[in-house]
Parts: sequence; C-alpha cells; structure tokens
Amino acid sequence: MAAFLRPGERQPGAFGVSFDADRGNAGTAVLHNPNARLALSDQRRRLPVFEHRREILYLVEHHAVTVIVGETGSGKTTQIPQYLLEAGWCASGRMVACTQPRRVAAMTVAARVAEETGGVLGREIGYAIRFEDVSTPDVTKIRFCTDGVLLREMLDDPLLTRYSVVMVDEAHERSMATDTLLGLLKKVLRRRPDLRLVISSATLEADKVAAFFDTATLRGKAAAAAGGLRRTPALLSVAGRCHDVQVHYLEQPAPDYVRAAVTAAADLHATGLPGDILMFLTGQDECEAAVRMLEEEARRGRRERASGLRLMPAALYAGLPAAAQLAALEPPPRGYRKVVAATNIAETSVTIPGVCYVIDCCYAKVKVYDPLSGMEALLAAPISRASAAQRAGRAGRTRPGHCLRLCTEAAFAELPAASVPEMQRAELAGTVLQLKALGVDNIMAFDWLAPPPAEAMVRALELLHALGALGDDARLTRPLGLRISELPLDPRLGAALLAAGRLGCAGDMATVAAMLCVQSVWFAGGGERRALEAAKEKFAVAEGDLVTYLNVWKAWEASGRSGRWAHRHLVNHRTMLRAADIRRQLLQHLWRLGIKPEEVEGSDDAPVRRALAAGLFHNAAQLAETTYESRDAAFAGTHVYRLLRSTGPGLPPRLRIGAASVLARTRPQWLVFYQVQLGAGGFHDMTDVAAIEPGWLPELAPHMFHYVRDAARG
DNA sequence: GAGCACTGC
Repeated sequence: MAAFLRPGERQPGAFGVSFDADRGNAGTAVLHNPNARLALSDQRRRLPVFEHRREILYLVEHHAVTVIVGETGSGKTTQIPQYLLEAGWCASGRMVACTQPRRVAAMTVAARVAEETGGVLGREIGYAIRFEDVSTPDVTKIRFCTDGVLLREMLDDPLLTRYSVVMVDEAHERSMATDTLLGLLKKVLRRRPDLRLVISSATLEADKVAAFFDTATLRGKAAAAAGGLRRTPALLSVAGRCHDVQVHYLEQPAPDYVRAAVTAAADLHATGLPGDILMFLTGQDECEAAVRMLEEEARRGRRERASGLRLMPAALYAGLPAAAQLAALEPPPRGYRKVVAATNIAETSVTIPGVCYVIDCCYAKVKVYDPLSGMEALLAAPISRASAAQRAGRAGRTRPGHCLRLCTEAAFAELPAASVPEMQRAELAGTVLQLKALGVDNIMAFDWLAPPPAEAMVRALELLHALGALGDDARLTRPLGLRISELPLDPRLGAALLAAGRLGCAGDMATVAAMLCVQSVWFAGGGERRALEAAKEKFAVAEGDLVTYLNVWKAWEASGRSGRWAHRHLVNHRTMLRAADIRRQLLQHLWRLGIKPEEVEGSDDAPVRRALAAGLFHNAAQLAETTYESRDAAFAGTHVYRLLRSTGPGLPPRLRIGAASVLARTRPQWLVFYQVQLGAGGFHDMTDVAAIEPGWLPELAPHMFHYVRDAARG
C-alpha cells in the first residue's frame, strides 16, 4: 500500500504536496455567491460569456454552425439563447431550441432563464421533457428540451421548421441521442440554409464536431444553396469560472482501489483541513463497502480524538432511493466532514456542493455490446483522460481543490484521451428504426458522427426485420414499422405492445412495458436482502418476473396507489409513479391507434406472455438438457440455458437465470427474457424473465420459424 | 447459492 499523508506530517506524502496552503481558507468554505446582491442584469454581465456576446452573434449570423468551447461556469447555456432572442432570432414566430442530455438540466436552466428575463416559466421561456411540455405555442421564444424530445419532434416536423436556431448543449458527452441529432441536423442544414446550429462542447470533442460539420468543400447545388453563408464552422472558446484543482498520483499502483480510496480519505481527514471528499468508484457494492470501511474509521477516530471534524460517510448511486440520494447531497452538520462514495452519477448528473477533494479510482462500469452474439455486458474499464478531468473538476466548484488519482502518473498517461461514443458500443435497433422513420433508408451510408460497427448495424436491421418493422427491402413497413417507431419504447417492447392489441391484452402489456422501462421496482439499499426476498415472494408467480410485475402493479392500483402500501411491501413508490406516467403515455398512443387497452380477466396471463414472446422471441431460450460441468465447484450444476436463435461463429453464450429473478429456483423449460448481464463465471445472467410455450414461437415470429421448429422438435 | 454504470422518448 502506498504511503499517504499522516496526521501531523509536515513533509509531502504520496500526494507530492501538503495541504497546508489551504489552511488559510478554513473559514471561507461556506457556499457564497459574491454577486448575490447585484441585480440580475448586472450578474449576467459578469459572466465570462458576456465578453463574447457580439462575437457570438456575429458568428451565428455568418456561419451555419458555431461550435462553442465553454468551460463550466462560463454561462453559455443560460446566456447564449438569450443573446439570440435579443438579436431577433425569434422574430416571425420562430423559436430558439436549446437541447440538454438530461431532464433536470432542461427544467432548471429554463427556470433560471425565465427568472433572468423577468417572465413566467412556460410563456416566453419554456421547456419540454417527456410527460411535461411547459411552453405555449406562438408565445414561447426559447424552448429548452432534452435531445430525445427534439428527436421525437422531428418525426412530425423533420426540418424543425419551428426553430431558427438549435443549440445542442453538452455535445461532448456523445450520447446516442446527441450523436443522432447532430447527424440529422447536418442533413437538415442542406435543406434549410436559414437554420443555424450552435454546438457547445469540451475542447477535445469540439474539433471532431467542427470537422464533421465542415462542408466548405461541397460543390454544386449544396454550395450554391448556402448563399453567402460560411460552410466552415466557427470555433470559439469561452473561459470558465472554476477554481484550480491540483492533481496528484500514486507513487506505486494500488492493488485494491476501494481500500486505497478509504485510506486516502482517512489520511486526508486526519489532516483536519476543511472540505468534503468525493470518491469515484464503479458500482453499488463498492460504494457500500467503502461506506462500511469509513464508518469503521469513524468509530476508531472518535476513540482516538475527541476534537476536530468527525467523518460522515454516505453512498451515492442511481439505484438508491431518492431520500438517501438527497441525504448524500446535503451539507454535513457542523463539525462533520462528509465523504461521499459515488458512482459515475456524480460525474455529470449530480453536483455535490462543498466538495474540495476528489479521490478517483479511474475506473467506471461501461456497457459493451457484442454484435456477434447480440449480448450486452457491463464491465469495469479504465476511464478516459477527458472523463478523469471532468471528475477532477468536481473538486473545484467552490474553491481551489485537490484530486488524487489512484494510479501512477505513467499509467494515467496511457489512458485513452476520450471515451468511445455510446453509438459505437451499444445496441442500435431503436436508433436505426428512428432513422428509418425519418426517411434515412441507407443506414450504412448515413453520415454518422461516429459510425457504429457495421456488424452492429446489420444486427439491428435483422432484429427490426424479424419484428416486422422493416420489410424485405429493409424499408419501414406501414403501418407496423411506423407504429413501432412512434412508440416511446424499445422496438421489441413496441412490437410486444402492438401484438398485445391483437391478442386482446394491450392494457396489461402497457403495464408490463412501463414496468420494464423503469429501474427496479423493489426498494434498494439498506441491504436487507432476506426481507426483500420475502416481499417478492408475495407477488412471485411461476410464469416469471414479467407477470410478477403485473401483479405488483395491480396490487398497487388496488391500494389506491398508496405510498404506505408500497413502503410496506418494499416497493419503490416513486418508481411506481414513474411507471404510471409511462403507462398513461402508452395508453394515449394506443388510443390514437384505435387499440383498446384491454386487460385479461382473472388469472389467465397466457395472452400477455404470448404478446411478450411476440416482441422478445429474439431472446427465447431453452433449458439445456445437461447441467453445466465445471472444475470450479461454485459453477458446477448450474442450470444453463441456450438461445434458440443462432449467434453466429464462436461459442454460444451460456445463459442462466439471474439471482434477482423470481424464477431463479423454478427454471422453466422455455422462456423469453428482456435483459442479460455478464455475470460471474462467464455466464450471462438473464433478468426479467417470462416462461413461454415453445409452440407459440412459430406463429408469433414466422421470420425465425426455422430455428424454433428445429428446437421444438428436440 | 446467487446481484444490479448512467441517461432518454
């Protein structure tokens, strides 16, 4: 284990510096906005972006695309849309759109801008996120929205004619939605020379984005259509307003980064210097382990020293109930130092005030997709340097801070500069279907910001074809393919919902689909595993998790959607409310399509399982006849399932029912599953499982009939 | 006996 700064040490520890320089700031660690008493208009002028106001307006006027590199605190998100409004870009009924990757961001930024303009949110300044359109037609001038909402809007208005400028914020995060939107916007620009794009991004990605939009070499019609407009994107840098963060490395690699992070936090704590600590780990189990170890440290610390700060550890991850998440964000009571052990959620989604120290294990769990087998897996992998910089920045929001990376400087230099865009490591069916619905027929030739692997595109086309969404010519089928593309669901669930309409159980299927869209309905955190098992048992049925969800929903409905009922049954009430929102939205779509939301009477859930099989037949599996033989006793006797479809060359994935499934003990002969995770021993753990009858498959999925017929005979 | 990065329509 590397040596860290010890209590009372004067000389530099493994960090390479001492923290004494910060002692003078001991009294100023309070959150304080020095401009709080200034009028809002004066505050606006003090933002770094204000100095570039005229330049930005000039560039937007003369360039089709302007790429802004704005660091945190520059004010770009709130100010640039206002500058555009003031300069007349919202005349003649058009709007400025500003997209955000996350719902909360769209809402909070809109609220802030409405306040600055002295207006009521939803009038001149509005926002639109799923379930919530707080804007007024013909009145709203600036509309903040999630990038997903703007993509959906393009289905009705492919040229985005309501907008004069689209600002795509946080483009460097390179989410699927952002990448898709940028690719489509490039096409739109060719047809709409009057449209302007403003893209905000961090340095590294800004160059890539600018190069992508550089059409200066275009000849002929496209160039002529551009008129006097410059086709080379303008690139502008705006300074941020955040504090310096000093970065430190280990002298020796740490074999166990959870232990190393806890030791580092304890050593930092022992210096007595003020400021909260944020540590980045990869998952729930690591965060909870770190909290337990820190609590142990705290107990020892209390015995050793009666004076000084006390440790207050907290875990923070997305699966945590809302109340526990909020508790981790609150400032600690006087005399306490908060140490938050967080996953990637703290990198972009959540900001923890008061953090002065970041301890970064330099790993994160990332989704990887194997287009050959069509299996997704979650693996802990080293992060990129860009990601590490973002994490380090979390220490400098209120005052100068420090970041300790739990690797050597040499190892850090070996990390990739940027992360692989999600588009290149995810399953593509939904995105491909959306593009098809927008008239992009040749997916392989689409101008991707980052082209996905060809194999992944082929898999997506195959799946969509098997679902009946694409015809033999790979074009969108009507009405089926168009309908699936319009549903705000994974195409497989969309297909299942429409099949349910034919089978007379669309209402039930909408429930199951909504429950599959939300995170686990079971109450997480606290670690009372046995109690949770008992709670699940009450709803569990031999037909699997998907029917169990239906039972939970019906019981929750019968209780009058009671929060107390949910609490008593260890069901997450907030998750249920969100599922209710999604279900309501799905029912609206069904109503528009003229499909009755019928629910099956009594306990006959076969129609729902048939509908599920109609969407999930791609993930149909059969219990293998022999149990798995392994030299490793832990895996011997595991009940292995095999996919019914072929997975190409290489060993077929060994599937088993995940521990979270209610079928973990029952093991039906035939099943379909919604998700799969790479687990211990190289097994793929199936979650969200439904038992099926093999005879259903040929009639529900005639495209794959030959696999099924062969398997059913066996 | 077993276990879950993060978003979004």
